[in-house]
Amino acid sequence: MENYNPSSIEKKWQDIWDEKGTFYASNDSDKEKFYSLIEFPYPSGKGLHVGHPRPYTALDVVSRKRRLEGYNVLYPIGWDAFGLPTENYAIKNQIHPRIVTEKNVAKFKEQLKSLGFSFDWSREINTTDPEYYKWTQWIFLKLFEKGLAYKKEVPINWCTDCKVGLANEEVVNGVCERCNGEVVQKVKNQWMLKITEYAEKLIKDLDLVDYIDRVKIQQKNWVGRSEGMEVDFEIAGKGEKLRVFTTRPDTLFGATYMVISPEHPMIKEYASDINNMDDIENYKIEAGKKSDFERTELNKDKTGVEIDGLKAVNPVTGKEIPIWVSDYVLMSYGTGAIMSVPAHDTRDWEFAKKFNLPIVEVVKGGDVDKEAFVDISTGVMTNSDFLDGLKVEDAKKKISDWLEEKKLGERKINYKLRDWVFSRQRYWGEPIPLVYCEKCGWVPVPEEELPITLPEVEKYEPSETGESPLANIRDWVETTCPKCGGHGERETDTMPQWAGSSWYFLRYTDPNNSEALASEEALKYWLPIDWYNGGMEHTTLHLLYSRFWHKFLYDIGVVNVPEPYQKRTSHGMILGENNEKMSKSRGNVVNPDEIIEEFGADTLRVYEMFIGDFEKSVPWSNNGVKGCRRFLDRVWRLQDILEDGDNYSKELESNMHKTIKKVTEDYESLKFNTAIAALMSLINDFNSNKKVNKAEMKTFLILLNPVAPHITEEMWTLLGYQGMLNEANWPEFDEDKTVDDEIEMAVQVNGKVRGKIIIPVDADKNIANEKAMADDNIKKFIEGKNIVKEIFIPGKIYNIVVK
RNA sequence: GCCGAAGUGGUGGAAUUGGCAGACGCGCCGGACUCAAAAUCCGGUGGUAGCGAUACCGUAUGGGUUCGAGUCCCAUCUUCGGCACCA
Repeated sequence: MENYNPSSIEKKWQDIWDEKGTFYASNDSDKEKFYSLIEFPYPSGKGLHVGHPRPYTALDVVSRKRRLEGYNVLYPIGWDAFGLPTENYAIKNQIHPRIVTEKNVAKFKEQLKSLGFSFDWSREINTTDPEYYKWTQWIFLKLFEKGLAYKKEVPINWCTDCKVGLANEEVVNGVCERCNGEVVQKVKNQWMLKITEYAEKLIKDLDLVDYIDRVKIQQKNWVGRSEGMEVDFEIAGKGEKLRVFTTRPDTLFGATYMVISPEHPMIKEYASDINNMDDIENYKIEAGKKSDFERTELNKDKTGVEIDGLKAVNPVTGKEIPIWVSDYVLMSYGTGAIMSVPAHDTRDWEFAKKFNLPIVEVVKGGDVDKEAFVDISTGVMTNSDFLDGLKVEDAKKKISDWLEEKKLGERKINYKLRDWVFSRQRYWGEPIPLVYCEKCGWVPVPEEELPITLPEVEKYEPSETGESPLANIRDWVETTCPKCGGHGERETDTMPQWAGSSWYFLRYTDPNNSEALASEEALKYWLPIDWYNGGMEHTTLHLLYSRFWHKFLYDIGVVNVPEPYQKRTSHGMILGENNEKMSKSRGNVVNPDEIIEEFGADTLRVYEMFIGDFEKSVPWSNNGVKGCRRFLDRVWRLQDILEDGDNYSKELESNMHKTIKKVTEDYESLKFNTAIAALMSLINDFNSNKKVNKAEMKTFLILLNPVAPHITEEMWTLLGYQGMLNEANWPEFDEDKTVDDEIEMAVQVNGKVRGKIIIPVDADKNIANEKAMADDNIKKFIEGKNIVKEIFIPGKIYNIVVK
């Protein structure tokens, strides 16, 4: 027999699968459907690295297994191709981003094909294809129509040297990444999407889906629901109110000052009453240089300015209290103003200590001279008039009722989640299909005019005024108003990269439809996605954005299920051999092409699945790859010890059933590493018996097929089995045959293992005791002592406690 | 800082979810084959003591709960992901 030679085998089978359309999914099938999804890649210029195939292989394993189990499986692939790196590369090299994208996609495609994934390539999509983004624009129009898109002044990072708006990522240590120029916040009028309108549903409907816990928790915390009160504080002598949001209305008697955000509108409104306007203006400029992240950092030094000339009145104590301006209060959360209760809030406490503001204890239980007392479960109210003596929870209710009755405030639910800034001043994104008309305002482009395609431009750099490069193409910008026919101008901002990826999974169901984003039947048949795997880093943005869009489409009747993804799992990163993140600058990037060249795609696939816990990050190891190749060599050589036999041999029968069970279950629960370990053990058994019969071999090949599809197909053919392996049936196991008649049980004395006994599985304590007492070592530890207690857990442990 | 995870031999990891810690792989050591090497095959491999049976120690650190803790609780340290214009 020839040696195992993956390079010839793998190409051969990839071509056969392609020619036969083996993995094409049908929209019209009697079989039960299974839709498995991986996050479609961003085709970067660097090509695939070994991190990409990890999740792809994992769901390929699941998809292939499902096909063997008789499902109609959709496992699609596409390109999330709008984005910053391509645009920056285009700017630098003066190449059209479309050309760059085409080149990158071709490279990625070739690489993915060489890995033998069972993608349905007939459904390949690309977010930059006008036939695709037509529908991205269409969804935006629907959002606009339903009032979920609106314009708002939002600060952007502005490089004062390049005169360009920058992504957060492009701002490094407060300066521009490219030119080290100063970066300031510049306010722009931008399109926003009201994701906050869906905040409640985005939390609540997590109950409908099967996501790993940490994804659910992180999404919940990101949406950040908190129940509290909005309370009005009168501005002394003005008769007007300053409204705050608080989750601790119970501590109202302890509010000794107020803090407003530097951007709060009341500063402008009362400018003539404020004596230190210069200080406040300067403070605002300084605050503008910081990100929200820097501003709200808990352990940073607190800064602030007291407003000289205005006071507020605590509605319950009637006392006049000062109003401060500080950057730790954000305009984007709550009302942009807070009541400060230094005794019971850590940040307020630090602020009060620094500026010598009064700290009044209103909840007993801690020492507010030393630190803020924030525990709400044990405290009892004090210094709070009619709340005194109540527990915090009761006080909350009482004061909330009281405030509502007196019309001084109202119960309110707040979310940390902020609306989605949807505008980018960039070229390489979907044009926003709106026209501005002096008379009619913002008017949507009629649906039949979609897609609004990207015009050709000479430079891809944003314009010097901060507009997108599209603004310079006057004959594109200038148009007629679809409503009144008068002069109109197109929106020149483009959509963020997130737009195209917020609905791509719908397009896969019917990728060539020109009448709708997908047909009703296709959506109905395939949705929801049965299994979606992706990185944890997408939990709070992509995953939430796409759920939001899907829910919107559900509300307007486009899709028929409220949640897009039934199940969500997550993979860990693959690090370099030095245990650091793979990157060019660290010089630790491993290119999958080289691994395939030297060891074969099947080896790479087995290794990526065997490397470790799928959900954790792991360092790459070239030696580990070699070990997996050795395993496949041993698989190949099984042909040397093959014997006839249509049933499992006596000595291996129980093992075969156990392995089928283990592999079947482990593939489902992402424990590919232990599934492969079980297959390795089985092959070790074959080898120590120096034989394997046909029935055993057949089962083994099917079990291994999802991970190593090429070698198993080849061996299947060489062994003369009917048809192709991908048409075979997944093996079944007999539960009874996975259970041994006799088991070895550890016997402990005082919790330490002192011996082992062999007993029938269903043996009781008496039998165990009898066997245990026959063991010299156990006897030694019991002799001369009293048996206080015996714990016998059938099938697990026998523990004798002595004194 | 805030939110979410993780920490087990020389090394990647396993451990039926509270029941024999170290499956499987890598590396290393020894042996077979070979003139030799590679490949392959066989055996060994957490530490300490002992010829051995075996004993003691051992799952980031310090406490705790339990007959029994890698697993549960409290505190601490370290590493990783996210923090809203990277994807």
